[in-house]
Amino acid sequence: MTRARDARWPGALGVLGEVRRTPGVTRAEAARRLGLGSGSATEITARLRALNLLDEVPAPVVGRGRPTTCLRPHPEGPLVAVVEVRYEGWRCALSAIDGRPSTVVARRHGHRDARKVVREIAAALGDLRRRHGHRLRAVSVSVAGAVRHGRLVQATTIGWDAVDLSEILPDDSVPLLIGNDATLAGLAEARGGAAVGAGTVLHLTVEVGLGGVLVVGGLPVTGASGAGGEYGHLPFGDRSRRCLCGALGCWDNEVDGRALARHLDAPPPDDPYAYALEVLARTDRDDEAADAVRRVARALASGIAGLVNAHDPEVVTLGGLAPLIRAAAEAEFDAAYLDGLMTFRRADPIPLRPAALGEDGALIGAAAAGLDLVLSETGLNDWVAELEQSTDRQL
Amino acid sequence: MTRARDARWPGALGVLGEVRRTPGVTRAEAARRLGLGSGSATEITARLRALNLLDEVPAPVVGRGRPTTCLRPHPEGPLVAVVEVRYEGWRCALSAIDGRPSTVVARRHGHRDARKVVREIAAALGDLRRRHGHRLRAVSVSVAGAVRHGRLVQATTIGWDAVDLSEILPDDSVPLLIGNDATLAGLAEARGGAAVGAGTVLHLTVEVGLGGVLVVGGLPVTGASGAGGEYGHLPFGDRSRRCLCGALGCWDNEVDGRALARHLDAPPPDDPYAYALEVLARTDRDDEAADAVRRVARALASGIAGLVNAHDPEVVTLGGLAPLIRAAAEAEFDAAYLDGLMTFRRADPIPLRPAALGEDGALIGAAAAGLDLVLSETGLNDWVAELEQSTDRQL
DNA sequence: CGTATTATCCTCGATGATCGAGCATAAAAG
DNA sequence: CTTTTATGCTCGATCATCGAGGATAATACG
Repeated sequence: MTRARDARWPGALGVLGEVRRTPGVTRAEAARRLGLGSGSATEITARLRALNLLDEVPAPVVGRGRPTTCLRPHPEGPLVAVVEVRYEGWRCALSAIDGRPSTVVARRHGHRDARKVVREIAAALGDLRRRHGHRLRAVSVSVAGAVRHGRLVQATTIGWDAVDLSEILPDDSVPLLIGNDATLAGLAEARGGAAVGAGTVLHLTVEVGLGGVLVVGGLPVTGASGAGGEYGHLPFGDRSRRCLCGALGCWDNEVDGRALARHLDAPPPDDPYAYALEVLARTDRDDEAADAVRRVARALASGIAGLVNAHDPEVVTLGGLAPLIRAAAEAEFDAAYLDGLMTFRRADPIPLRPAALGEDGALIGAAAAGLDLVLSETGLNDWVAELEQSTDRQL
Repeated sequence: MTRARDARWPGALGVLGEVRRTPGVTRAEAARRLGLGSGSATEITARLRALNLLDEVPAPVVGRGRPTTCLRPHPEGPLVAVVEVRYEGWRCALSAIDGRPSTVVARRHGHRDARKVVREIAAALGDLRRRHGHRLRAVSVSVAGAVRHGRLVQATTIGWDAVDLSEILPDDSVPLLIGNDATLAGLAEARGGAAVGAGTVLHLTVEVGLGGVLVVGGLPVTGASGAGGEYGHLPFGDRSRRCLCGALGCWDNEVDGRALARHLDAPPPDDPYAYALEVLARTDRDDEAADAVRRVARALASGIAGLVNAHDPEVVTLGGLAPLIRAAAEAEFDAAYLDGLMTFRRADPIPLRPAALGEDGALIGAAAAGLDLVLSETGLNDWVAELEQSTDRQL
């Protein structure tokens, strides 16, 4: 039975892609978008159904004509476990091939002991593996820190040093992906959020520091080792200030709660995100707060303008505190943005849009990254091989 | 004969790609790299030969075994005209599908009257079209200025305003590509220069101002309208200085001959490139010049470090004055580079390499961009259609 | 000089995916 | 109940690739 080894996936990848892009597409619509004949559509969907990859249910009737079916993830189909590690806690979710993660476990942590958190997550993932067996095809982790070669190398936000997150899985029988939270959120915005359809998307998010990613053609530009998108460590800021990351003049330090605290002559806040929210909330009655927010807004907007000059995105999506900062000091923000643009861009400036997926962006992006792997040629070959083994076992 | 319309190019694109990557590859070697069987190789090369796309000549014998053939551009194969418009003049070259342009015309211009230059280039291209007829499949132009939607929108370096370069061709029977010179040089370095083999390459070049591009997987990240790569207009510089581009604090103004002149309290030079060369040449006997170069080196290196943080390239290639500035102030340059890197990057910093293609980078890159079009599925379909028409005419 | 070795090329039948024509089917519209 | 419309299914034709087997053209060696 070497057939499966050689299996190629012409057409099938396209159909699965349509299901991901538009969960619940009808078979007819998917075929139309892919330019497939009805014959090919029949064959492809039949094969995918036989492989437990797709399920077809009668579509709601809309007009006359023979009713078609809706394509959905198969109830016994592959799953991706997604984990989000944040400042204040972590959560774990499961996603079928439609890329819609549903939360399974969420827990707060004291963010002191990285090893303890790793053990907790490992337990949750072990549970999922026991429950879903071979259906669990990948684990995709979003983490608030710099990631390199699948390892967390710097997480000043959480207060962790380099942590080897590969220990959340006992072995490498399931592929493990580690991604930066801002990168994954940007991926999600580009694929199915505020920037759907745009070819080049710049996503920037301010939480503690600033992160982001450039997404080109639906793929994040993550660089050679996966550490791309650390826009917060561009030297847009004060060159005499050393960042926690080790570099000088990082933008990171000019746009978040720590910057607000400095402008207000307050001590560095314990939780800069909460602090920023608090300052933002009182700008209408506190002139000093409003002034600090204006300074931060200018620093943020002029940097964004520079990145627009450099990258020429079709749209910029803003996550985390960024839309709030803009809203709180819109005039200063927009003026600084325009002032930082090259002249030829001023007539029709690139739109800055608030992120559409909010808190779930990173989780959805992690699911997308995991599914990219599972629904690739090799991923599907593995799935088929596993499927044949398990049917062999049953015979 | 609708066959040609439907022609797909499985395998053939791969073989043509190998010929581009390694001009003069043997057929056996190409098949090996592509994982093709000898049967497929025979069929594909035979088809490409019949279509005037490839020529096969006996390969020099190396050992025993049946001798193979070398794959080369067909003598009647498709051509790309490449044009480079620079500060001091322009030149025009022709490239076969091996992507090695050979110069045809070169002329200096007073860079005053853009329309006159456009007419001169149009004449040269008209000449090429008359001589080569349908073999000329694309015109690819490299220009020292910001390009958007195939138009030159800002060329402060040359001293031109927005110029519609589409007038260098009388009609649109041949596709016209316009690209920024630094972008194209970076493309060339990534494909066949100092960064061959690297997946993510950052190319930066200093001439008058600074340009560059990020090349990912052999494709330049040029953004939504083609204006990507204007790294010179990131606000790494003095926020109180307005750049000619219209933005504030551009890096552009800190790294070239104009910056050197400022540091030396000299008036803005007419030809900042020549001025920079002159200053660089006298650093060994002129302390003030050496000091100015050190300041520029620091500004350049710290910006590069920021971009390395943000993009995580595998290698950075430096063109134009950049390697000279680095060489003239190596200690300051390297210290500033390291100081601008995030801590985890310091142990094994991304290498900065001088560009390998020198003056010809942009021209070679333009040829590459043109060939990407010509050797695409649609480009080859067009070629076949044209070929059939001309044989029909002869019958 | 002739044979062995080596590496490649060519031929040919098998495989598998797609396509399109023709027919079957399932709904609404009349 | 028939017509209209949209879709699904079947089946043969086409085409690229693959792999096995044999042919070919060079060197190496006796």
